Amino acid sequence: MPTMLDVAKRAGVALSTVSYALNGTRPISEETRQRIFVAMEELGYRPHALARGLASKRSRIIALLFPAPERGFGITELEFVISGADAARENGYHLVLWPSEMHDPDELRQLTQQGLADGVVVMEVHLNDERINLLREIGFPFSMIGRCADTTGIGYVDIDFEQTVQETVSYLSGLGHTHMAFLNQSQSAFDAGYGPVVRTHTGFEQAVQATGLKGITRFCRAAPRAGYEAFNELLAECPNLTALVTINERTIPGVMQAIADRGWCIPDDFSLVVLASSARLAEMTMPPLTTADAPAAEMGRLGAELLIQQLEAQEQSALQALLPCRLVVRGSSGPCRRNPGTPGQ
Amino acid sequence: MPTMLDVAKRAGVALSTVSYALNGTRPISEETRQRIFVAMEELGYRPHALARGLASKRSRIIALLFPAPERGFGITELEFVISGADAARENGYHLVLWPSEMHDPDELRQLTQQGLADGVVVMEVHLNDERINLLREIGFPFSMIGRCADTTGIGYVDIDFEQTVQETVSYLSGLGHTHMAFLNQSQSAFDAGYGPVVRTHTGFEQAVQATGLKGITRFCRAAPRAGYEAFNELLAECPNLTALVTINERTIPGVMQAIADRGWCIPDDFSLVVLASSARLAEMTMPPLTTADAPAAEMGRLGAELLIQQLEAQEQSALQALLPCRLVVRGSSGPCRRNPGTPGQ
DNA sequence: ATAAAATGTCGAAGCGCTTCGACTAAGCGT
DNA sequence: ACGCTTAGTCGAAGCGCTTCGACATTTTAT
Repeated sequence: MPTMLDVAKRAGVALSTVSYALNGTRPISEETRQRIFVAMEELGYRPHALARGLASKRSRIIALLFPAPERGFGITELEFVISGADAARENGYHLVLWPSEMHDPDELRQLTQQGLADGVVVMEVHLNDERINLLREIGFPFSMIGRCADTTGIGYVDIDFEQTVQETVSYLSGLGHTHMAFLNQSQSAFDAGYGPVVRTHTGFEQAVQATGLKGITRFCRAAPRAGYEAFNELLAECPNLTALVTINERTIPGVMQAIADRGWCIPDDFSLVVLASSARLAEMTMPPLTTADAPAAEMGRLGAELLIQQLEAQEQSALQALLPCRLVVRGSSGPCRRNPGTPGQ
Repeated sequence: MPTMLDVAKRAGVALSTVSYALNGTRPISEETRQRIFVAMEELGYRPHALARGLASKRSRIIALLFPAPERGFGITELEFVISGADAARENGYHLVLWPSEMHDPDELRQLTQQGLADGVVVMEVHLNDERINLLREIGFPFSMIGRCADTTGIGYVDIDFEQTVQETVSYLSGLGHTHMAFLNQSQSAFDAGYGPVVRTHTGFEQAVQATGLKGITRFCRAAPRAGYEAFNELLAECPNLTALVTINERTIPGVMQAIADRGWCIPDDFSLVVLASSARLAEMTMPPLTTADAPAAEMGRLGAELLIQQLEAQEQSALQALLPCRLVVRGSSGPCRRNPGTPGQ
């Protein structure tokens, strides 16, 4: 591997001149620049990332903090990773993965102290998140995919859950549904203050209240069987239910089974909308699911870009972005033709 | 951030002694070692990853080459990434993501020349893969998830497709199925020599031939609609079909729809088995799918470990692992009770 | 006892780069 | 013509670590 010194010799200049030409740190005459670039080309020179990082104190590496969430990973998470890595590369950065326990800030501290990453993108942020507290405290640059309670001065991208739920409720209401349920993720995720769970919960309650609809909510484990039971309990509580909104995609098969067991058809007798899901999953069922698609790629990209911006800007910018999900109507929702309140068989 | 020199001063030893104590590169008396570690503890010292990498010429970073596959990513790919990163960390390495175009070896060359990664784990390997050829040529350490045609001297993990298909065919045959179809991924993936597609194709043909069964195969785009059409065409060609094996999970909803449209029930009238899929997806349909689950986590882990082993061993080891999928019988397969050859309505 | 091997430590020379200070040669207003 | 800024370049001092050679002090083998 040729080094900068090799390039300098071949171009007949000082080593530092090559550095200036490469980074544009100081003015270089056009003629010298040409000679230097020709020399680089001829030698097949590539700057050494580690050496550059050590000398400049900027590794141009960002980390993605990747905890294993209780509900298991889905395609959305994959998209965060891929688009985040893409965005990093396009900006001349590398993306390293830091899989880590949800609430072990000490592990995170060690990682930040290694000097490997210039900053970190935090995934799966809770309203009160130890990791965020730590990063703030030690002044390590970061951005969030998701957001905590107090976001002053922090860059983040998150789904606009309130807006998404609102839009979904309006959509169903517009179809004539007056009694609807919201099937959330687990109670423990809510208690832990996991943003999406908390925000969709309160968002739903506000949305139905504002529209004068009847709405009931429920928490549920992420499993088909749990969905089956939850659905039946919801219907026992409110027999007039004609639509269900959920952010718990893994319960879907159970819910659909429960609907089928009552002899009902989707969407004629009952409507189903899944929040923050992906087209990929939506197309795995019959009928395909109406979903509010999470802008996952956009979020991964922005998460990385926000951080990089912050690293390169001298002034503290800390951009914040709230993205709505896109409602995609597929086969699982429509006007309800069933006589509301018809009991299951 | 304290440096090694700070530790050395506080422990009253030379800087190099601290290094030896840390790495065990040379013998250090127990007493000195204690003093040094105490000093480290007190100062909260963490070795600087970049400096260490520059000096030792080993960055302890491995890269995961992550091309965007034509069929789109699934949960399996996510598991490769996560378990790969986990394995890396457990071995004291970092994992960077290199998303890259499938067949642009030049981009790969540049990345390897940056000196950032000690080696690379290559995903989505084709039988004749430009990237593998390049890596071999420039002598850059790597391992594969998947495998190319000539694997001499290269470490890899791959699914044992032949065995998996064989086992699946035996399973169906044992249920009494005598006429079965194999629905592959796209023709273009086959033509491009994509391992899983080629190996399952030939594996299926061998398996049915060896067992004396009737088997037909077909390529198909990764979309429900394409699956719908493909299924009908398969049945037109061979009306006695009672089972279908596929490695194209995205066609499943279409296939199931086509079966339902004939008035048939799964699994009573027709059996379905999906190869190299995940439990996660299998549980999204009704009935849940019988699958041969890909050992994705295992593969990601081994991919990383194989590479690391190779980096640390002085002798060229190049371990190779062929893992079978685990057949998980769920609701989409069983003995066929339909009178074979019953035409659809 | 005595040479040879191992043990324990130090200082210094890098790894390949960035960046600071210094220096030269123009270009500028007055 | 005069100092003064600006453009363009160089040399050297690090960044925080590993590793080599040297040396002193044991321990072991003979």
